[in-house]
Amino acid sequence: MTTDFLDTYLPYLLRHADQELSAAFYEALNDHGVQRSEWRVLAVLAGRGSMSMRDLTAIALSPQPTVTHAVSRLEKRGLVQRLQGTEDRRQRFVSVTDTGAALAAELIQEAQQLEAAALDRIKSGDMGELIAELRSLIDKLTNDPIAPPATEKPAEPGKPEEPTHD
Amino acid sequence: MTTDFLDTYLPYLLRHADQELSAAFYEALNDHGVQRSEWRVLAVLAGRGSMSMRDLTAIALSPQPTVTHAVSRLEKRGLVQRLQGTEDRRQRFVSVTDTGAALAAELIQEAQQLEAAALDRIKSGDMGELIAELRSLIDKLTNDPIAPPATEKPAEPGKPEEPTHD
DNA sequence: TGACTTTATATTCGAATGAATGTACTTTTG
DNA sequence: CAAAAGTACATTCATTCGAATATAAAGTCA
Repeated sequence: MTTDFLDTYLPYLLRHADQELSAAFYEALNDHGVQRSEWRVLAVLAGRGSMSMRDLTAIALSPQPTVTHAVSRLEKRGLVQRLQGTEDRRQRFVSVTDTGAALAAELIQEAQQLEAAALDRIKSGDMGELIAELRSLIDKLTNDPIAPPATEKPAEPGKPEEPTHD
Repeated sequence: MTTDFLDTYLPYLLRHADQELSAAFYEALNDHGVQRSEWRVLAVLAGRGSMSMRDLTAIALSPQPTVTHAVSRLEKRGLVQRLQGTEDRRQRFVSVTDTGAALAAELIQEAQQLEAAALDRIKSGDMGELIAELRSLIDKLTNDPIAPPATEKPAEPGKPEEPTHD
């Protein structure tokens, strides 16, 4: 039997693992009336202060219009707020409100519990290794824009990688 | 600095890695006028013979209506074909046409080239290890439906795991 | 300074998504 | 066997998505 394409195609395996791990949590999200795109926004904003749409988009790993929509909905629900930048007045700094922070904390806790439950249900203690490998992989992939080294000026603080569309 | 939630949240890392790895290929897909949902169908069908919507849905890791839509579009373009089952006449067996197989082969080759390029651009030789770990993780997650062991009857051949919605 | 260029975000709008439901067929049960 | 329950797939339709484009605010440079 020929080992077929998908069996060794890394993106497929990553997606598969993601879905298996996340399935339960996505149901929880439904119960909270929170969309996945919204969850991604909340999860990014939780803990950190306010951040520009640009950074938010990049870290949420979602297309910019999707993030704009999600933020608009969250704003209507009073879960996040937008503040116009003063330095650069094109920027909109988004942050969670108290209600939003509370919801985010709740969701994050659920996410962590479900993740932990799934992982120890399969008594895999070496997840740290997998995580480390993934992080290393991601790091190499993102900090290696084909054109090797380039002496980059520091620019703005906390500028994340470019947004990869969903 | 507190290590924040996302930094250790496995689903996030999996998504991140997936996106970094797939970004280039998704552009290639656009050039071919192929949707991601359609690509997933083609990638699954390639190599294998015909398979029921049920199995297709499960392996493509996509919701059933999404697969139905994708298959319909592919069928209109003459890339796949549907055959009604004879044993069980509710079933529809989907398979790629010659044209479809050709396109699939082309896309798969591109996918593999881009994957290889990305991976060796970062001179990571130990991907086999990561793949093995992911497979093991997926395997444990899927073959462990909370209720531990159950002596299951073989049922139909090649019956895959339940479809995890996107 | 004023014309470009670039960047940050919003908006538009055609298309895809997917929850809910429908339809057709099959299996089970009494 | 008939009724009930279950299963495979299709369809509907309200919503979301996201590519393309618009808008507005900096930068750049002559």
